[in-house]
Amino acid sequence: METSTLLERLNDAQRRAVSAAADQHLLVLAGAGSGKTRVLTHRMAWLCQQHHLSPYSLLAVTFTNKAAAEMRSRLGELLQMPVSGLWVGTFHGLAHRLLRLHWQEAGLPQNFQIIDSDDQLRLAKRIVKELGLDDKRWPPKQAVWFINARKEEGRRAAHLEAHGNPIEQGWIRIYLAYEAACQRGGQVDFAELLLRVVELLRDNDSLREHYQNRFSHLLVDEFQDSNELQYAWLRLLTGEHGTLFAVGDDDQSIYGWRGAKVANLLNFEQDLKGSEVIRLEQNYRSTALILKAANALISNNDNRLGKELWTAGEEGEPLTLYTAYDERDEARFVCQQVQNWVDNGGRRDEMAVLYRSNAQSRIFEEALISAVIPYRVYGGLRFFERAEIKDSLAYLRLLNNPHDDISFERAVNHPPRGIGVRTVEQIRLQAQQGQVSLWEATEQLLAAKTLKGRAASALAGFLTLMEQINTHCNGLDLGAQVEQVVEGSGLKIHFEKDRSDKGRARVENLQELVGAAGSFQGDAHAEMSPLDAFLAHAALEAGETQGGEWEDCLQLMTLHSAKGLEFPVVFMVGIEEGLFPHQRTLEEPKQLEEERRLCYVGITRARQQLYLCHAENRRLYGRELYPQPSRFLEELPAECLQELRPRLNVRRPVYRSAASNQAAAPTPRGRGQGVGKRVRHSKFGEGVVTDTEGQGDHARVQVNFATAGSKWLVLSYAKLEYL
DNA sequence: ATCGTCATAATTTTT
DNA sequence: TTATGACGAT
Repeated sequence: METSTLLERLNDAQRRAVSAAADQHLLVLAGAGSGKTRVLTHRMAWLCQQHHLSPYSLLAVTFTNKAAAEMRSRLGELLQMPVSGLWVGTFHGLAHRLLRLHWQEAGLPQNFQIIDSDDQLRLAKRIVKELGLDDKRWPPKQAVWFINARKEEGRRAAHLEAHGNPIEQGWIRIYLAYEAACQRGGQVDFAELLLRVVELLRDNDSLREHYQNRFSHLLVDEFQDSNELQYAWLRLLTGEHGTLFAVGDDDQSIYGWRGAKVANLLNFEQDLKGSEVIRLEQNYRSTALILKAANALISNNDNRLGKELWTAGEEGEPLTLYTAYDERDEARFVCQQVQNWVDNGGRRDEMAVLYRSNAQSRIFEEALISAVIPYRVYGGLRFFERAEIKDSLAYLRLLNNPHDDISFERAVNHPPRGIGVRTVEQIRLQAQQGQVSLWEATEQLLAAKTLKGRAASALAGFLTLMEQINTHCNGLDLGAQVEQVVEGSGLKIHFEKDRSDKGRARVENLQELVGAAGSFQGDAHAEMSPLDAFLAHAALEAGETQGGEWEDCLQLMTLHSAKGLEFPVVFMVGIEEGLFPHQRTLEEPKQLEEERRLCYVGITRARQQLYLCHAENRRLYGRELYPQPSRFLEELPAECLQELRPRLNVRRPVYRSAASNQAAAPTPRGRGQGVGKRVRHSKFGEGVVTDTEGQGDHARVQVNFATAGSKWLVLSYAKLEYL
């Protein structure tokens, strides 16, 4: 491809980023919808074509498999070459690849396996128990959090100091035992993948120099989401002579709560000498009014590098603000708008409902089912996380390495074969005493005839079964091996007994697993057996949330999972104080700012139409709430908004376009006028009118007071002040 | 081993 | 409200 064509379809800022000097560190502040993937891939192509660099001297890293796949395919188009061996992937995927190449130097067994968060939690549970610690004081979930957080700081258990704090001491003991268990079983968790590589590069001079020389250019996507460890990784690879090209957006940093350090981005200029910052502010996605709202909202945050999105496109329709009576009314409203869009020739999959927390999806699902609108909910268990799949994988891993205790525990009684917790506990004890694996402990117990009849024969049966499967698998290809496991383990027969939908789905999933293994094409790099490659693939790419065809479905997801996506029509729902911003973020200004960025992310998902909804009345955790509209709504310029149903308690002037009058206001069902009004009573304080009855002097209103609860009051006596 | 009962807690999630 | 986990009973 000619150079000219590479720069041709870029705007000025994009072109400056792509064609910057080859040794220039760059931070590209890429606003939402400003074409960052395009800049990233074009930069890579530019370096190859203009500076005659080999594509193999570039390393490009992202966070998700999806983003990595996107980058690969677009790069392939630009370079017109197969892209399979290139160093383009996720942090974890690339770290894994390095560890497979240098397992020895990294102190790992060659057949090391990746464990996912579910395995990790199981292991933590076992360890807390084995150490005899109280799981009330040291909940395994928190132990996992502790371990991961320390690893992300680059700290090993041996480096930690309890400072006489017994709780801390407990965490450290757990971490220590956890490390030992993983090392013994050849297991590596997600954080460990990164930490091992950082340690490897840090401590092994020749290896570090090798890779620093090899990768002249490092490129990162979604830089604002990187954590300490990931940043250390990048800096080690960059070294003195490498060049870092980071793309990110501080305004879209929404993962601070899980360790992402925006500081990595904010300090870029200081950290990398002679670096430059380029802003991509032209937006190719949304209408001008949507961008205006987004800009106004985010300007309420401090500590940002600053950026203002603009478009050469149309002004577009105003944002629609809908004040629902309650959460069911909110859902009904969305259904109605979806129906309208479809009736006018639109597709359902052009629309998305975005909410703050997963619990909100239920009410929408109910409404959508009764309105017969097909929908798809994001989130939930992915393919390789399903129990029946994890069971099958446990057998495969155990065949690979009998000393894999995590897999042993899982496989030994799945499907149930009469090996109960009692028996397993005995095995654990034996293993602990002899410092051997569960498999060895089982052999010892059987040889010593310590176990009684039933348990002993069941266990012996299990060992024989594993040997049988092993023999049968010999020489088979991957697909046939997996089939052998699914059948031989008894898992298939076990789930076939379950005649319910759930059981049938599980059997189908097992079938699909066999199919997936059969057609699996592992990457040719890093000499791994097909089975190892498949197991790594299963751990690193958990697969789709839901299999099957999802044609033309309304999309339901959290605001977090919407990042990176776009839709012609977006509904943001539940925009209320306490829900969004969430209750738990109200105290810390930092957290509140992250909520605001989340709102910014939501707004900027919309291409043409954005609906903002909130309810006056919401049932949450079995309690009736009367939430205030979110502060974020008030931060939007009035001239961007139209209220579809003018609220009775207008708290500020709201610009109303001609369009707002055409839509009929849905009436709160069968309730009197005034319902929803906010009132103040001299004695009971503030509340909301929830019902009315009667006329004239006898008229009564039901008011739910914030502090005094719900009361019926006679209007002519109560002297209510309307707010 | 499976089922029922009780307590408890209840953002956000990728690898 | 509801979902999950722990615990005890069949």
